[in-house]
Amino acid sequence: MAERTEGERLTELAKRRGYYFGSSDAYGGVAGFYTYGPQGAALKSNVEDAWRDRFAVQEGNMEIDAPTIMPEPVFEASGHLDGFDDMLVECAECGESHRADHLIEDNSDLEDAETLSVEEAAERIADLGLVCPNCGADLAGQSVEDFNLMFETNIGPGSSTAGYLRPETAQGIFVEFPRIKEYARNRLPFGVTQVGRAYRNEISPRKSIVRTREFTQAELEQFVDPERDEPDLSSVEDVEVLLYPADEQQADDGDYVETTIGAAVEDGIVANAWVGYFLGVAQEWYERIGVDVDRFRFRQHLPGELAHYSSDCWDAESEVDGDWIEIAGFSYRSDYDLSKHAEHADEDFTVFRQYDEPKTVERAVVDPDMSVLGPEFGGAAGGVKQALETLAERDPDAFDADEVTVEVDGESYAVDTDVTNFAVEEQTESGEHVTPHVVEPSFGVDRTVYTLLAHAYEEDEVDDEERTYLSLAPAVAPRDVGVFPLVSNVDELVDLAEDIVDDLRTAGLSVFYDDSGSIGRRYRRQDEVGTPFCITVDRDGLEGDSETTVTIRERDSGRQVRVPVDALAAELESVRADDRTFADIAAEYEEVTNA
RNA sequence: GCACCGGUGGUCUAAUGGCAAGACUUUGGCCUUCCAAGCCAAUAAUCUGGGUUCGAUUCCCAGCCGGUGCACCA
Repeated sequence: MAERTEGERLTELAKRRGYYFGSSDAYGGVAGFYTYGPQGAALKSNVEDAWRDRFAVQEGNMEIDAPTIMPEPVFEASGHLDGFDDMLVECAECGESHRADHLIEDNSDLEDAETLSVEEAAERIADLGLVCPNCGADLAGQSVEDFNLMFETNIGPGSSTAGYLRPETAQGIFVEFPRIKEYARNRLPFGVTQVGRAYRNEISPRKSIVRTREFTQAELEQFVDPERDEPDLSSVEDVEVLLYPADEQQADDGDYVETTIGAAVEDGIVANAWVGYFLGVAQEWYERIGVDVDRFRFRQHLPGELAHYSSDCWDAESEVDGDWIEIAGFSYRSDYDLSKHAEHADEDFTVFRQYDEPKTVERAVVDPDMSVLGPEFGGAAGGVKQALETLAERDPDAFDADEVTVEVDGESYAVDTDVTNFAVEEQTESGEHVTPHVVEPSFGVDRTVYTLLAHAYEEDEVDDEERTYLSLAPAVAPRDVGVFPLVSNVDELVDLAEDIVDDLRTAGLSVFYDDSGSIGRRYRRQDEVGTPFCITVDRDGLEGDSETTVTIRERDSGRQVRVPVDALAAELESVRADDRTFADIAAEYEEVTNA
C-alpha cells in the first residue's frame, strides 16, 4: 500500500466508488476522455455551482452559454488556427522535436515557412541539408508532422463550412461581445462568465483527468476601461496568499512570498490590481471548497511563458504527488482579444464612453465633389475620396496648397484643392469609443475536482483498522448525508429512517439510504465516498417522553451528537452552506459517547 | 509522437502451452450489535487482432489502453 502513489490510490478509488473512469472502455477505451460516475458528476456539478455563485452571482456578472463548435473565421481571428498549425519534425537520433517552420526560416531566406505544406517543408529540410539542433544528426528524410491541437469538423452537409471545437470557452464570450455589451448597457466594467466544455487534441494526455482532450472550463472575462476602472480591493486586501513571483523562480535560492493581496498589489508584486483582486477571490473560494491551502500557491508566469499580449499572468497551482498542477490562470490580456475580432469581424467591439463634459474639437474634413472626381478618375474615384479623408485627418496642412496628391494602389492622383471642399469644422464630441481591456480568470474544473479528491484523500486507523475516507467539504460533497436504521429488522426504526430520507430530500439534500450489513460497514462505505454526515436511527431516540432524536455522525472525527428529528434538515443545510460547522452543532446538542 | 514497463471478475492479486485461484466488494438469505472481521449462497475475469501450435490467457508480432521518462501543453 505504501508504495502506491497518491495518484494511483486515487485513481483506484475513483474507479471503484464512481468518481471517474476512462471512457468507452467497452470498446477498448480512448485516451484523453473520461466519464464522471455518479459521485464525480455530483461533485463536479457542485464545484461548478460553487464557482457560479462566487464568480457570477456574487460579482454581479452575467453568464452565457455559447456553442462548443464555431466556424473557422472565429479561430482565424483568435489566432488559434495559426497558433495550432505548427509543423514538427522529429530527430531520429535523439528523439527531439523541432518546429520545422522555424528551422527552415532560420536557415534560409524564407520568411513564411509556416505556409508550406508538410511535404514541401520536408523537401526544404532535405534540400537545405538541415541537421538536428540538439544532436547534429541529419534531418533529411524525416517526415514533418502537422500539429493542430484543435478538433476540426464540418458544419452541415458536404464540407463547405469548416468548423472547430473550441479549444477554450473564452472565444464564445469575445465573439458575442457586440451583443453582450448591450445587455451590460454599454457600461464598463462588467464581467461575463461561461462554464462549459473545451477540446484540445492533445498529443499525449496524461495523469488521469488532469490532462484530457475534452475538459470543462469555468472562465470569467472581466471587461474594464483601462484608464478609469479600478477594482474594489477592500473585500480581499487582507486575504493571505502564497506567491511565487517570477524573479524568485529564477533566483538560485528563490522562495515563496507570504503576503496579503493588499500588500502584494501595493508592492507591485502583482502588477495589475484586477489580477490581484481575482487572486484574492480565488484564494478564498478554493479554501471554501476544500483545497488544502498548504498545498496551494500562485505562481507568476516567467517572461518566456507569457503570451505576447499579456503583461502579467499568475497561475493557481495545487500540489499532488509532489507535482504542481495548474488549476487556474489569471491573465491580463489587454485589448488583444477584442481588437483581433474587431479586425476580422464586421461588428463594433468597442464601448462608447461619454466624457464628463462634451468637448468641442476642431476637425479637418473633406467633402469631395464626386461629380468631378468620378469622370476624372473613373473606378479609382472612391479610393481617392477615402485617401483624401484620411489625409485630412492626418495632415490638414497639405490642403493649403492649390493641389493635393494622394496615392491609391500605388498610383498617384492630383486633385484640385477646391474640388475637395476642405474645411476645418467645429464638432461637439460627447465621448469616445474604447476597446475594453480584459482580465481573465480561467479555471480548469476537472483539475479542481482532481485536486479536491487528492487533498481530501485520507487514511487513518480506527480500532487498529485502516480506514480510507474523503474529507470533502460539505459544500461540494456528492452526497450530503447517509441515513441508516441501526438494525433493519425493527419496523419502527426502518419506518422513521425512511421518513427522514423523504423529509431531507424534500429539503433539497442529497441522501443515501442504507440498511444492509453492520452499522460500521455502512459508515465506512460513506466515509470512502466522502459523505460528510451519517444519521442513525436507534431505539434510544424513540424512548422516553421527549421528542424523537437520532444521531448525526461526522465523517472525519467519528463524533456523534443526538439531534431532534425536526432539526435535521435545517442543521445539515446550514453546514452545507458554511453557515455553521459540526462543532457548532456538537456544542448545541448532547454528544453521544458510547461508540 | 518516441522509449521502457505493464494489461486476469467491480477492486487488488495469484497461477498456467491442456477445467483460471483467492481476498475484498457487490447481490440474496440468516443474524441484530453504533464504527468494514458472524453464517449460508450467488454473480462475476485472462484488452483487441493476427501468427506459431492438436490446443494460446500464457510464446511471437501489431494495435489499443495505462504508468514512467522525453517531447508537447499556442
